[in-house]
Amino acid sequence: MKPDLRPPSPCLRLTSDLLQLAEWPRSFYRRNTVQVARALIGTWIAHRHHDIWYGARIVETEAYLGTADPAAHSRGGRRTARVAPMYLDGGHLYVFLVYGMHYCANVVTRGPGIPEAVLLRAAEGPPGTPARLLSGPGRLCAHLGITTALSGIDLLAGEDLRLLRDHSVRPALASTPRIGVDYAGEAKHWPLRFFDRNSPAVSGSSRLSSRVKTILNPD
DNA sequence: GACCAGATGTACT
DNA sequence: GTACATCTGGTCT
Repeated sequence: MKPDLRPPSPCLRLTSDLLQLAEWPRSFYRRNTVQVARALIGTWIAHRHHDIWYGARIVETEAYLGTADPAAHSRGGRRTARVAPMYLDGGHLYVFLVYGMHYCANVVTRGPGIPEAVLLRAAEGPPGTPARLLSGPGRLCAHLGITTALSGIDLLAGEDLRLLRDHSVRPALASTPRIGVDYAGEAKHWPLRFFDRNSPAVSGSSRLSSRVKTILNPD
């Protein structure tokens, strides 16, 4: 049974100037998943609720590389009702419930039948938003009002969820292994987590840890 | 920083 | 039926 949509936090209401930003085209999402995960840092995620737009700037992502990635829900070609949205065309949304309590939002990449995706781990709200409000995938969904009711929607179909490109800020891109995938054997070491080193919203203290590799030439 | 409880859908036997 | 999960918040050291 699908849960109801939940209202976003009022402090995430977007100003009209941000809503002028252009959406990413389909071709953006169909690219290599690592490229998309990196390029989504700095992108705004916008959610319309009762005709009002709320949103935040993405500052942390993780790439999940499909059937050959032991950390991905689609590992080994798994194709259950829950993960079905991962098999859609790039530019769709995949949302799942984890630990019985928390929702996690992913952006589907590549083409139809190739189940890869980018997990949205953290974001920064508009100016004045508490720094840690969206720090973590569960918090991000909770405060943006994202539930599995939105799993499978097309971000480019003019629906209530959109991703808006913003070139006004240049992120200080860095990478580490992914969080919470200790079960994934060798893949738990793959450096597929990306974040803006300058953002206070990035989860934990890992932002400054020695495991962090700064990416000098983003994209 | 480490450890732990919490709540329940999902995958698999 | 049963074990586990792309997490979070609280407590203790």
